[in-house]
Amino acid sequence: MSPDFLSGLNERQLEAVTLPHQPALILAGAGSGKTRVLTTRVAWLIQTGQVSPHGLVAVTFTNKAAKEMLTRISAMLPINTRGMWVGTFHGLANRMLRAHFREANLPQLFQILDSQDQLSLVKRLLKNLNVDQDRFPPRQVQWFVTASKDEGLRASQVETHDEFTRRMKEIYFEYDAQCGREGVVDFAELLLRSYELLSAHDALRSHYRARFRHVLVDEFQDTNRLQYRWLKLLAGSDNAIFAVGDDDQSIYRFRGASAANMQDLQRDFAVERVIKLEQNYRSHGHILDAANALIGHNRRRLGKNLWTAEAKGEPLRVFEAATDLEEAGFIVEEARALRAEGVALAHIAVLYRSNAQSRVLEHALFTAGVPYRVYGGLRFFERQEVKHALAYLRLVAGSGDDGALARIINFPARGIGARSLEQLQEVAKARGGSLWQAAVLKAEDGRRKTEGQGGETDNSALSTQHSALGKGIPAFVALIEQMREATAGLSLPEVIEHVIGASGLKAHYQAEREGADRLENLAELINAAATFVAERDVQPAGEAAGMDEPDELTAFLAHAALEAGEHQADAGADALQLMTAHSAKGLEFHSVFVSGLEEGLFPHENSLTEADGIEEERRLMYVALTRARRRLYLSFAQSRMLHGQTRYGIASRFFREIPENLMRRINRGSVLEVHQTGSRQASRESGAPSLNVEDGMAELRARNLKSATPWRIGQSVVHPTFGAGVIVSAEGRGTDARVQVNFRKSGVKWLVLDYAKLIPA
DNA sequence: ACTACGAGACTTTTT
DNA sequence: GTCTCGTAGT
Repeated sequence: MSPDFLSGLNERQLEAVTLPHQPALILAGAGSGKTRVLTTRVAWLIQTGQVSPHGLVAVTFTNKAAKEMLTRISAMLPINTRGMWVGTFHGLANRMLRAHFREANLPQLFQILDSQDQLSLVKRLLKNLNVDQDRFPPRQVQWFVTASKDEGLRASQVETHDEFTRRMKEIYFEYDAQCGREGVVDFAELLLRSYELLSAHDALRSHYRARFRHVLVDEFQDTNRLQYRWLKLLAGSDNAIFAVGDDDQSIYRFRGASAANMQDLQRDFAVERVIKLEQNYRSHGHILDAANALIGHNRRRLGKNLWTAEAKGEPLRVFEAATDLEEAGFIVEEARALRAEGVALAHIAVLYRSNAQSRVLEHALFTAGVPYRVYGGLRFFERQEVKHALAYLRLVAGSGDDGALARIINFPARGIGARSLEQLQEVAKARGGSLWQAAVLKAEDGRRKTEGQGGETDNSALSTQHSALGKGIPAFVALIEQMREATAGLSLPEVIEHVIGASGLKAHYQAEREGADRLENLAELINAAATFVAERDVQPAGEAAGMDEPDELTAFLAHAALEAGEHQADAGADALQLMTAHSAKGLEFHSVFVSGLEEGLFPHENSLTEADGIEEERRLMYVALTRARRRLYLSFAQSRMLHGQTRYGIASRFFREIPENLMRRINRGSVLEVHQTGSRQASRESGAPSLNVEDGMAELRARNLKSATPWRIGQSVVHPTFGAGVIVSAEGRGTDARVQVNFRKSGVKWLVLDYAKLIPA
């Protein structure tokens, strides 16, 4: 008896879906039906009665993936998915900590800091500790804390070998102490805290282990060390861990992801057999062949070769532009042509290595009147007006969150300046409490004075300048307290509406010239709350009901922190999709442009000095290539405006890693075409319109360095201190002229020609 | 308390 | 080139 949702699975997929209760690693190539396998396995486990809906946990990396999973499960099974433990690592950790806040040593109303909040906490802390922010930049401190936590390390466990790290470690320690005082938790802390919770409380650990017979993980190659340990703790040795991932698509090493977790999983859980999903249902053959050839240049792989039953399709189209402007122009023209052929713009993506590259493209698209959508940038819950409203809500909820107070104590302006805030900070520091508590003290202080004496005296720093008649800190405290009273018993959307009005945010943005969008976003916040409440009510929490379910406001605040919301609202319109190669992971398009394929850009120059850096860049390129279903463009520009300067680049090495016969060089303007075809035919009589990279590079070299300098890209040189090397790129002119040299011994360096004593070799 | 100007950065990103 | 951040000036 096989449920009909199993039909249509290929042999490997079926094997993975119906695997018995045992640890498993599924190596799922791009477009091989990974999500389908994961969700179908969940459905199968439930349908066949092997597990109840709440007897398994499925972990994903993003909210989007979690939602997708729930949607698909609902489509296959007529069950209430609300009580199921399907979510992101952070979402599930949050759930666990809410349920056991006492054992986790957290206040019931603990707030979650997003990265912005975390950074501002770090800044406040450094100021308080009188730390030199030049020697210890807040960003670096934040990075240090997060990286340590991602490794599962508390401050006390961080190893130090130098003075700098010792100081960092101290700051980390103070940071955690501050979080404790405020009752706030950053993203990494959610995980670390729930890991420690499970680790320290045997009863809890046994409870969850007994409950979750199956632990399923998506995008396993993206897990960091802490997440892996968390999974191990949850799965124990008796439960079946089912990890799906693709080592070739591991592109987040820079934020702590460790593809080595895949090897460790096999060892730690004694995985007997790894199932490989290698049939690709997405792309035409040539595209896959190119991707396979490219990724074949990586040495450290688990090994996997994608194949497809589809036709070979057309070759990859390669375009060489003189400038980034020309490249953008080409992309615009091709996108229009594609649309004319009936391909929706929404099914076409332009990918690039770094966000800065979108500008030229946007300009060209805007001028041409082609609708487009850029991914990345501000998310809904990260907008300042939304953050302000949420800060009021946090205080109304009764949180000791200093960041929230600091953010809005004088917004809209109510005459509480830096001085007043400093004084509050001193009080808070002296008493070891939150800013809010300090504010309440000041307010009471002021109230007592005015009541007792009927007038004001000048000895209390705070109650003086702004008298008790509704000004200063007492007025602020009164405002928040009034909000609490006024909103008691209201529904969540009503609470938010009241707070937006009573706080003065609404009036402030109404008075502002450019405030219309912000007002709209505030209205949208009320909508978001209404939706949130409705979704909670439609599906009562099932077996989880009656447990320590957080109240609506607390739950909504956590939701706002954990799910930053969409990048942009107008997702429905037919628009060309612009995004980085990173954010394209998991998506697919009819046609894909991979742009800016130049040495130093893609692969990025910073990656060349990192161990394994080039392999990660190659995986990123692999991800980019495998997004395309039918048509794939690869383009690069000889010169590009970057950081306000024109840089000259050469074709990315990745061109050389894709077999020539899979690529076809195309050009736009006929003038250019004649010129280039002519020059190529002059040098060699190749009738086939295939791209010869060596040829292209020779051409580039010639054009790049038509100036009188003796330096050529590709030329071998010798430097008195760095030794022998090869020029890889050049930029600037005259006294500004610099060349980038890849030295055999000392790596890649930029040298100013006027100073560096370079000798041609 | 608000505006203006200058300095410095600037790969990739989710939670 | 363009954005953010911090300080100085009004």
